[in-house]
Amino acid sequence: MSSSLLSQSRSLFIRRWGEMAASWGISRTMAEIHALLFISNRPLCTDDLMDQLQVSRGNVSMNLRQLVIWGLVDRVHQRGDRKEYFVAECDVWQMFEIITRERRRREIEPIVETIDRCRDMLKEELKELRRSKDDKRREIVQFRQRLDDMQEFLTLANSLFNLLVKVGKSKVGDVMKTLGRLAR
Amino acid sequence: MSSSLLSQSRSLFIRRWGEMAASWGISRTMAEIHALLFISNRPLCTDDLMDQLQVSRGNVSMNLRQLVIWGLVDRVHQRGDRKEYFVAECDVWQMFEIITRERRRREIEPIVETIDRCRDMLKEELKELRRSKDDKRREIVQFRQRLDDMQEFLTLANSLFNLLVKVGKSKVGDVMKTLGRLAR
DNA sequence: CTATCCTTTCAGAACAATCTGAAAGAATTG
DNA sequence: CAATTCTTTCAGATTGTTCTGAAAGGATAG
Repeated sequence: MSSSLLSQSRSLFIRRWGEMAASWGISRTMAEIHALLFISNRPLCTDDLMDQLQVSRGNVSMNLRQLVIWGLVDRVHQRGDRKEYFVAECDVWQMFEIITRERRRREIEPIVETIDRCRDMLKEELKELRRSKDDKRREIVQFRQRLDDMQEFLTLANSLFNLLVKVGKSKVGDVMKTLGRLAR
Repeated sequence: MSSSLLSQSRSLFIRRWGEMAASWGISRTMAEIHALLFISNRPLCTDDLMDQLQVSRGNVSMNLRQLVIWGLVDRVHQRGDRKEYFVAECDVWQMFEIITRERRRREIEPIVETIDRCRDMLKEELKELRRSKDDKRREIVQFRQRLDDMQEFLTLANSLFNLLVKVGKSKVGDVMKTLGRLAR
């Protein structure tokens, strides 16, 4: 019987994981594939994924490729079988590191770079206006101030993630303790 | 002349901020509106936004509503003017808190809740199978283990964000120092 | 109350992301 | 090597999201 509590919770988890996907910059199907691999206790092949998620072969193929590129999924070969099989990276800290790296590359780095360029341009413009129009200068100075704030914040968030990943699972208790102390 | 370095960097920043938006679960226009308000040194009205971003009145209206609901933008009235004006929350830490709260509500809480339900179901199922099919039990136990890992990680990330927001800007240097020490 | 000015709403249009399925490409087997 | 089995690719279809513009809904002034 296929609606055991086990299979119910499997599909519940997979569906939810997929729904979350959009906000993680990952397509629903890609997330569902990852979820299914994550909770399976053996490598799965393309047909397993097609059957269980009801999506086309091409779709599975494309999404697996991305997952493999990211490093969230590995290809494995079963001895005596022509098919390729796939397993998910299952250490949640490792997953966190991979996803964070990817998101940083796409979300943080481009904006940091843009802010840098903007700041340079504003500095230039301020030089031009050295001893003229006071209100325009004030406008520029304020713009630059806001960019500075943003830049500072992003840089900080960046290093925080780096350190967190380095510190890793083992010492997270210590981190929490310290933060708790500082928060008081 | 409208292509001064100032206006160039304004539109550069706005465009990039808008591009980042997708991955933050925010539509491009919504982000552009926020960006424009963020870097403006005075409140802007609907027509300002329409002109500068080249989008329709309805679009501006809808997106402003969301921004106001989130708390990233405030309505303000100019004495002697019938129009409504808008200003952005400009403290980046405040922005961080608001966005984090929103994302947590949409991304973390639902999956945590789902994992809880799955764990309950698996516990139930294990009871049923108390003294039968060993391989099926092993499968369930492993599934549960992975859910536990995930749950632990999410809970932790959650408290980390809470503490970070509490600690705030002023003490971030201390946080970094501590983390640096632990990372070694 | 009426005119004026501004905001909100929403059906349908425009655009964007994702998926399918069939055809082409690789790899393995006998 | 031809046959078989599996994988990848991509044009076009499907689905989902965002935007427009016009109409309806306030609010204020006279």
